[in-house]
Amino acid sequence: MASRSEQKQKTRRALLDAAFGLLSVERVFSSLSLREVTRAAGIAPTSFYRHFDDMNDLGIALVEEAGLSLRQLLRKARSRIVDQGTAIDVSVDTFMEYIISHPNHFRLLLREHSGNAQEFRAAIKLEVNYFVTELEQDLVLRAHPSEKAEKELTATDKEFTNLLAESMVVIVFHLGGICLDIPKKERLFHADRARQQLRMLLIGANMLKKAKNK
Amino acid sequence: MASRSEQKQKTRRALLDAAFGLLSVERVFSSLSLREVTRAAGIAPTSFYRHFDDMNDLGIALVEEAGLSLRQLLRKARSRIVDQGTAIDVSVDTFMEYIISHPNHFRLLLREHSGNAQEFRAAIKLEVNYFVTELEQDLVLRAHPSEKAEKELTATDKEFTNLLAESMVVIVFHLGGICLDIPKKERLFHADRARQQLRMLLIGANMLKKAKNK
DNA sequence: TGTACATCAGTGAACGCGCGTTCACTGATGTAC
DNA sequence: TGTACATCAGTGAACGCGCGTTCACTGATGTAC
Repeated sequence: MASRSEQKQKTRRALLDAAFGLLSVERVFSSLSLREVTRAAGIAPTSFYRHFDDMNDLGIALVEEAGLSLRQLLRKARSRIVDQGTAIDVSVDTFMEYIISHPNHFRLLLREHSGNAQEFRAAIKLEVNYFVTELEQDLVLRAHPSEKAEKELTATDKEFTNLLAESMVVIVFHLGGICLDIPKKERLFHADRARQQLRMLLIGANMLKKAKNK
Repeated sequence: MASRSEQKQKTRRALLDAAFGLLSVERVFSSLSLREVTRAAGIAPTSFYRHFDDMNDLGIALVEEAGLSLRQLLRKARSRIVDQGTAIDVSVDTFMEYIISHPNHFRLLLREHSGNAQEFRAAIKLEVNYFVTELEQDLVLRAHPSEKAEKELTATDKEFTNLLAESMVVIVFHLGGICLDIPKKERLFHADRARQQLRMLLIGANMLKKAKNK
């Protein structure tokens, strides 16, 4: 029944899923072999080339998919945030959801900064950067709710917001890295610690911003 | 001339150095082969087993050495810090030195949280933890210079110091990760950003501490 | 609707390669007397 | 100091294995008329 292109998409999906499935704390993407992935996907090794040039090409597709799933979850979180200054709690909760529902998507974004081709690494940096940029926008909206106010931001404001967003993402990704490999119970403990660290950053950034703007 | 054990130590050293030398942004430890390391060390593959059980065993030795070199540099930094509230500047400068002088030592501590045996990962966690603990001690000394005062620290103080130290290390390691793979010029820019982020954390932590201690 | 031909996802055999590990060895260094 | 023996770091041949990639193929799906 399935048309030729539908079937091809299915097989491609099987390859992507197989690769994600093979990742773990002990298996990094660059350690996966082409034959291993095709075996897990239930096709012949030679069929791999009908879908991807090589493992690096597959890797980039995985990174894009992982980044997309993170951005989608993020969009949901943004809508929940509008409420109030609950930004930190909502963000951390959302992120924890992501880690639990897509552990291997997150693994890929967090743990492949080395050991792969430069194109692959660039793809990861890009995805993480999207994350920083969106958080930056959230922070601006939160601090200056009216639309007009955005134009009045000083260069200092923008710089501090960027520094804040970047460091928050670093803390949150670190939280993710810890939580990937520990039992559920301990996750809440670490999430709570991260929340406090994010508060430190937020308060400190506001203090420095005020001081600089005189 | 060289005694048998001296010669053995030399060869062992050659293996360790060869392994460190093979690491790069594109080559992660788990991607190195035993034969490759012995080739770089100038010995026969079979000689490897006179020194290490397997590659994992070698990896653990590398982690210990990398951790040691970091701790030694840290000790120097501690002595320089006593001066004044220059703690952040001194720490960041020291760390930048470390990254430039031992890039592959740092690579190993930063980038091998996945893809290796659990024993290997535990060794890395241990080394990074030493780093957090020592920073914690610095922070306590800085905030409470007299020796007696240390005993008067509240549980809240200790908790905040720990949270602060951990997040500072995360920021600094992130800085290191960025600087490993970029030209010298850009390093200063990122080091400066990290310094500001560390100030945010320090100020925020102090604010929260005061508020909690009433 | 039916026929003849084109497309192309998936295949199985085959290749040469580098790998980790074993084994029995060599020969210089170390030790006992 | 000299001799006989023990130790042991380093070796080269050999093994079986999984790898990435090529090639000519098959046969179902798609297309033109």
